[in-house]
Amino acid sequence: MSGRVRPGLTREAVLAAAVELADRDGLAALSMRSLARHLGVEAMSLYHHVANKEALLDGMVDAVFAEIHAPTAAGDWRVEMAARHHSARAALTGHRWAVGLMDSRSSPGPATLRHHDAVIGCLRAGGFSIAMSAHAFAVLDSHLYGFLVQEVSLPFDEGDDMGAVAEDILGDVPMDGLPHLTEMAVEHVMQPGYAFADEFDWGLELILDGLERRRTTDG
Amino acid sequence: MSGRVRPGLTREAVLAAAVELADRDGLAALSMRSLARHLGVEAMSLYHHVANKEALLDGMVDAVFAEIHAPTAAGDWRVEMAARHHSARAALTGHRWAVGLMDSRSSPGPATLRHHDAVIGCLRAGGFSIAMSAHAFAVLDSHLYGFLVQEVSLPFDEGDDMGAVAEDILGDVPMDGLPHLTEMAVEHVMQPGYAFADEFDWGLELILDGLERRRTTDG
DNA sequence: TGCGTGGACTTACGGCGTAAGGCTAGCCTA
DNA sequence: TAGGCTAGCCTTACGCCGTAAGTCCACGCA
Repeated sequence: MSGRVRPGLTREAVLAAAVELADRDGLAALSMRSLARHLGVEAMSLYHHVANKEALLDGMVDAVFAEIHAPTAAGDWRVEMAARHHSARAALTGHRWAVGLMDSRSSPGPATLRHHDAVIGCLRAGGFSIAMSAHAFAVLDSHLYGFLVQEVSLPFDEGDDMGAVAEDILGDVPMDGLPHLTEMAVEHVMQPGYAFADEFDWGLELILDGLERRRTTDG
Repeated sequence: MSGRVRPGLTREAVLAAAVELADRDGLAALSMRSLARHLGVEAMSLYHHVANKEALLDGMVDAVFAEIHAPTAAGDWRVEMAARHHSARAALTGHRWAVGLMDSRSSPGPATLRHHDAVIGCLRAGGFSIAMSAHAFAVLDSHLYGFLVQEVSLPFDEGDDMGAVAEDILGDVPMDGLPHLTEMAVEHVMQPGYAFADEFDWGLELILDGLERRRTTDG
């Protein structure tokens, strides 16, 4: 491991290049061939560093997890969980492809496991029982992933005008017979100042409040 | 439309066959060629009924949405939202491939739109303001999708013993330095009686409680 | 000096989505 | 009833994909 001879590729270099390529051109454009081209190498050479494409994707997801702030057991659980939520959102909107990869991946990498361990550790330190920590973990992660699944599939970037986007999506849709959707779009979502992103914090606060309330009960 | 001549294919038949095939063999096994084979037809014939594979997938997702119970404005909002949550979980665990398709799909089909309209309508009828309905909608959907993303990627079926599954996942992982994860696995998740599925209702109740509490405020 | 080995390359296979175009059965018009 | 139109299928072909199998070479060590 220490006396590496020919510089060549490493697993880390391959993963980093794959993440870079997926960020730039989208996951669909990431093939073993395109990745190899990006690295100035032939496709089959990659198989010396990753077992196959699945393993490559596993590694990429784990690399993203490594970017997420791991909660500290020393900190206030509520503050730490909120920080984790925001950090995860930052990481996953920076690597949009990762959200779609999180399902379909059933073998978590080391960074993923360390992260989850830290989350549970913080909750335990915050006074949650084991059972309560499991509840909290599940509901927080569900909200996190679910929000990101929705946000990432919204076809626009942070700064965009929500009204224009809504018109884009709904423009060629017949809105007859969809009174409530129409009302919400016209009178709320398409109004200046509305940002779907704000729903992230609203939902997070609701959940944290609920957890606070249940923290020391046993259900 | 009425005087159809050669029986042949229809868009509906194509979509139904695609759903059936994906249910049976998984989404990865669904190609235009395999679908055509399943229908006793050549691959290119499908393009008379579906624009391309993306459109096929869009249609499949919409077909799944059509299976989900649409809330009634007449019913109690809390009961209706819970019913929708459970119905959606049933539909999406019956068509596991659909969960992974929900992101990446940015053009909702008619059934999807009708469903969302019904959700908002029920909330409005339950006394939620427009802004509050948007909040409720976002947090409920986030929880729903996020939970399902996690549940679907768990490699086991409903009846399975959670302990065995956890061992499967974590068996070949070094648990050194992951004390909290280990504790939770050993003392809680792997105990008989624990079911991740139960976290669905726990989280749902937490969210519904929070919404109830905020229903008539204006934040 | 010679050899083993690790890390690259080459070739090849079967499958993919789909562009382009061909064939024919049945209907509509004259 | 004859003729042509068209919808709905099929055929062919292209350039991708992931990867199994095998080759080749430079280096570090004996």
